[in-house]
Amino acid sequence: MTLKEKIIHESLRQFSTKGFLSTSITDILEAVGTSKGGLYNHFKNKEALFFAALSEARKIWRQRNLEGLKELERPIEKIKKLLENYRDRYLADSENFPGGCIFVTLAVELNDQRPHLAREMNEGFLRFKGMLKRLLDQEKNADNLKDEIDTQQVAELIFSGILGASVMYISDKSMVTLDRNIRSLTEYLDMIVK
Amino acid sequence: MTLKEKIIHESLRQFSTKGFLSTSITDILEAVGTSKGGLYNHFKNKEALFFAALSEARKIWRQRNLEGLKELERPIEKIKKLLENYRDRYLADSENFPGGCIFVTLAVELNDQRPHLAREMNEGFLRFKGMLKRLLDQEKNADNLKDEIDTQQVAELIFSGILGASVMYISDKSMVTLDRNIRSLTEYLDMIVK
DNA sequence: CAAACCAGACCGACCGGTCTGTCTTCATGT
DNA sequence: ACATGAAGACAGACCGGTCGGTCTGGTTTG
Repeated sequence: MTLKEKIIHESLRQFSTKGFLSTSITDILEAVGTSKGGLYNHFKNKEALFFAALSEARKIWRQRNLEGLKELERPIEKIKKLLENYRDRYLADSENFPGGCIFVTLAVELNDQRPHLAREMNEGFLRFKGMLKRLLDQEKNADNLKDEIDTQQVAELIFSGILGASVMYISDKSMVTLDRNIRSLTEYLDMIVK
Repeated sequence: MTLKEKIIHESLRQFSTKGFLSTSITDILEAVGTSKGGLYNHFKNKEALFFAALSEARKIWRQRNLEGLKELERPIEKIKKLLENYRDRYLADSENFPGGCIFVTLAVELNDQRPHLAREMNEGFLRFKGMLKRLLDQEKNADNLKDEIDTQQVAELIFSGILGASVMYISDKSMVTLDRNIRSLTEYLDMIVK
């Protein structure tokens, strides 16, 4: 790992636990074992580091959560698999995200203080929600969902459930609670299929 | 309003938007129109101010969310009313909580940095979840819920849904999205009754 | 030799908190 | 009725420490 990669990786870790503003450059330097010069040689300023870390976080998010989805036939099964991935492969990844879901942490912290950074999170949330809705729509078009079901609303609930589970996991780091949350979402999905 | 009350009120507002650590004493002083002497005369330190504001926040939370619940007969109707209150009377209260749900903001921010403060949030979450479960249990004991329903799991989903909706509301301040979230939770409740 | 890389002193701004001093309030003694 | 002094309320200068960022200078690499 190059120094630049080490810095990004460590930023990821610290941003996920302490957020962006409360993580000091010095904190990262000490953890990586370098100095101001070493960091500012690769990044223009703290904000540039933020975007680099964010990009890396998104990459890891996709790796962790979308793994094994393509192999599945039914869209609803893909959502279920994603829920499992979210629990077992993403939130449990304490190497990269020891503080839990980094997007939640940053969204909450930055919304009123760095709106242009927070917007990145919000857009990610919307993309994720859109993906859920598309999968549900596919299932709906195949006439596999109950007729009265509004896919937009279901997508909203699933997404909020995931978001809420992430907050709860940040708060108590309990795998038991997290598992209960994921299970209730899975069972909810079973309730809406014909 | 006394100066002390003004300070608490303003702390509530700023903590809900910027969190505890990112809100500086000076920020509050300027908004209230006083000085260091005026604040430290009433509060030992910033942490004491935190607890005062937290206590006030809890009081307002109860006022806003529990209003009109006693008058309702069925526990499930109480939960529905609470969901409506949460949307119309609590999150919409931009006077006291311009930044959205203060407990979510503080829980996420403080969890890894001020664990003894964050614990207060977590305990509040558990109490709330417990309250939901008790209401569901009452309905279950009256044999009004489908037999296969696990009340603990339902309580978990409702709570996570609320938490997720709160995060989403912090992130985009959209009443439309919030309403969709609350509606899907209400309809979910309808699905589990006999 | 040039360019990239990195160490660390240094800067102004801001942080929470302390301290001194001023002004108001009010109980008390005469 | 009035003087007096203790106590509370508040203003603002000040302190040590930390923040993000700059700059200089030394070292390594091609």
